[in-house]
Amino acid sequence: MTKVDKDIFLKLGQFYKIMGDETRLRILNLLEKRELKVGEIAIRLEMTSSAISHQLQILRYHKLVKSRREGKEIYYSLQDDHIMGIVKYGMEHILERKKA
Amino acid sequence: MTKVDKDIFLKLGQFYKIMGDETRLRILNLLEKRELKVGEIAIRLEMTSSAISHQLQILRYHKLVKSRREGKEIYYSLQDDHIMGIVKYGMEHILERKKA
DNA sequence: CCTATATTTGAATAATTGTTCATATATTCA
DNA sequence: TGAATATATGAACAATTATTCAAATATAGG
Repeated sequence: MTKVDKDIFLKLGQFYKIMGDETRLRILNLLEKRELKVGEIAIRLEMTSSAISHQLQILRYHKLVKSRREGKEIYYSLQDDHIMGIVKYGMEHILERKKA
Repeated sequence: MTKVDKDIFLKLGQFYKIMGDETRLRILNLLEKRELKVGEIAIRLEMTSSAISHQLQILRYHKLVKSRREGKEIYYSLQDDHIMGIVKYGMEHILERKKA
């Protein structure tokens, strides 16, 4: 296994780690429909704004979401079109799997 | 969000968590080509047999690999055909993403 | 039986991580 | 300027996790 190959698995592993959190997946799922402010996400997921904000920072750092301020509020939306495709793809197959 | 919806993200998150480890991804990648004994995997990944064995138990528990004994050795192979499809799909898109 | 080899197992450890809480920052409006 | 609201930030905490180490188990061959 070359250094490059190892690197691919490191990157892929990192991606899966980011997605390996229920809260982050649920945030991305909400944002797929439309952009939302932090507070709205918090209410929908029944969590504190702080917890949501922390997760949004992680998602933003990894360029999965972007933000835009409008007055006191900050709207978040998906930045990467690919991502939800991957998630949906995974979702279908996981559900297939569960049936079997 | 219904309880069922939440459940989907929990399951999906769990799947991603399993895949969110470089060692496990590399093991699965090796097994995609052919079945291997624990020791062979350990050598290929330059890790101890114990570390590999621990990870194999996790993969087996989640029904991603299966094992078969042959004398003193135990051969592992992929159990789920879907899985590597998902991984490959993710891999291609992650690499696409990196370019952008 | 005894030894050597392959693998598993359990405890211990260090590292990472998600949430909470308190506080800080930014913005609006009076 | 001051109060109110929205969000971000940092420290602390508990929980999870990957690897290591030592010991246990299983198998084959002498």
